[in-house]
Amino acid sequence: MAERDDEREFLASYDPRDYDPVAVTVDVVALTIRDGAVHVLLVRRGVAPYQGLWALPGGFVRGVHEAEDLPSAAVRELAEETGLSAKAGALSRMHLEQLGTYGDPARDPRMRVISVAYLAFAPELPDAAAGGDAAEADWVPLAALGLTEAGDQRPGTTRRLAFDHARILSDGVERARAKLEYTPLATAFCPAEFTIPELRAVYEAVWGEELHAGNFHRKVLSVPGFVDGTGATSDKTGRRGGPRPRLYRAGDARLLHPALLRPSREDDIR
Amino acid sequence: MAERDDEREFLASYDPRDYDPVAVTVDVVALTIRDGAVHVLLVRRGVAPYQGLWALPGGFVRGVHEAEDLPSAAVRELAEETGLSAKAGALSRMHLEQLGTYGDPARDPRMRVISVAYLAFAPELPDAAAGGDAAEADWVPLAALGLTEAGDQRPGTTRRLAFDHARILSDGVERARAKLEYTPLATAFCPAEFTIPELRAVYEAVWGEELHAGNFHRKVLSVPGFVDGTGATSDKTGRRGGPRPRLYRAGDARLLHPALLRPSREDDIR
DNA sequence: AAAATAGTGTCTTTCAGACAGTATTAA
DNA sequence: TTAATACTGTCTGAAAGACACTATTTT
Repeated sequence: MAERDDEREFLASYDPRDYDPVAVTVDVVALTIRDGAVHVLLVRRGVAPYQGLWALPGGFVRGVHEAEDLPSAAVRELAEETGLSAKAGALSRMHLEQLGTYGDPARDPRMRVISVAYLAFAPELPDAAAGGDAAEADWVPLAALGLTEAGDQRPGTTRRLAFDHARILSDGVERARAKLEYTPLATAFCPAEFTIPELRAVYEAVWGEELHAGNFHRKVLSVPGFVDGTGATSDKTGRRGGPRPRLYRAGDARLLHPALLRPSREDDIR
Repeated sequence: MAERDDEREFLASYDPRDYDPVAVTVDVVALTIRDGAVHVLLVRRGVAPYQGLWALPGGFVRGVHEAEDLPSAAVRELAEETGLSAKAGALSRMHLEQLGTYGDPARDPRMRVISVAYLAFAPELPDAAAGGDAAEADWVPLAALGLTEAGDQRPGTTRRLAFDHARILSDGVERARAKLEYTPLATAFCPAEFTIPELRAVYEAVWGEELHAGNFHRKVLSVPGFVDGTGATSDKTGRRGGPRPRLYRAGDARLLHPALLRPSREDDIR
């Protein structure tokens, strides 16, 4: 079998075990909204390198022996390091998508590590508990990390991030900002039933801009499939009064048409 | 040094050489426009597995010994397998971005292989020449591959694609379609100087739809920074007559505002 | 002469944003 | 009673799409 020989030769020359050891990890940028501010799930590293610094939850992909695909690895790491999946419902309503892959040769001082980053949007969840290699796990407000537009951290920021996680987190936040424009993913930050002012709070937190309440309301209702009315009314009201808002559920649209564009992005254009 | 011991212990327990061998490859979806149709650069595999089938140009990332980052690996593979970079200018005007990472445990029959896919937009280039592991390299019209919306190939298609490359290619084409809406990347398919009808041909080829010539013309000129006039006029005219169109260069915009939205995407919305 | 094409003018519809106004609730 | 809030009405300007028209070129 000549073909068989070819294959054996190929394997011999390219098997990464002998040739080029590369490790693959999965890291997760899990975002949620708390108290009107974007928070990210971070763990404090219990082992070197960067021991004691904060990092995105993540870890090595299980390769040959118990082959798992990448999204499964992301969910597993999220569960292991933060104890979130214990209640099965917590992670089930969550949105998960691939963010990108980071492979700079110098990104990990130990060896060549390539990290596949995932982005998760979650509704408000109970506090996280540490597990796995994490000494601590917590939802941290984005503002406390001093991220710059360039994807690193401002000098003087106390909570330093390990590896290139500041860059990954920056990319994740920017992806979230863009996705709110043309997809209904803002609803992934909300509980199953939510009000339009709650939805607006999601947009305002992620975009960091105040939106006109009246125009936002009319716009959301005018986009087909964005939200479906439940007929019910919330029992709560705004913090300082006002009528009780109506309750909605996420609709069946996968794209918003027309989109909800961010105001004032002159800087981004050039 | 206790920290040093920690690190050594960590290395011992996680070194992928002993633990979980995962190989990392880079594959490139290189698109161009020829004769008004989208073409993709493919190579015919000279070795098993899938010997004789067509595949995206790509190969293993050089890991430890000559550490290269992922975009460099993509350019290297493109050059090696197709001989395109010989003339240095050919690949320099090209746009290259990361598309996504594909890590299904069953995607490669030999071992666990995780592939980082890149997407390239190129102006019309000379024919490609095979090299490396490729028996043949060619620009293939997208229509000849019978891609379905689900990301595989229609039965009866003669040119079968290896691995999950039909899925990767589908994702790349869909990304290209979306990017033409809100970025000026259509100009990456054009030579340094181009006419607005040429630019329209790019949109029509990628979107697979005819556009209204007059409205397209006015729209392109009204978006700030999309194109800059050169003052010159093309020496060619339309295939069956008409005045000579003016020449433009790509402008400095990174985003189109307002965007050039595709007509009629009712199907995509739900 | 006929047909195709480049480019411009104009009209209609849609939509975003500004502003105003009413009803409902907490402080 | 005051202030904040949910929601609706109305106006204006921007922009997309349809259509028409002129000028230029090939066949």
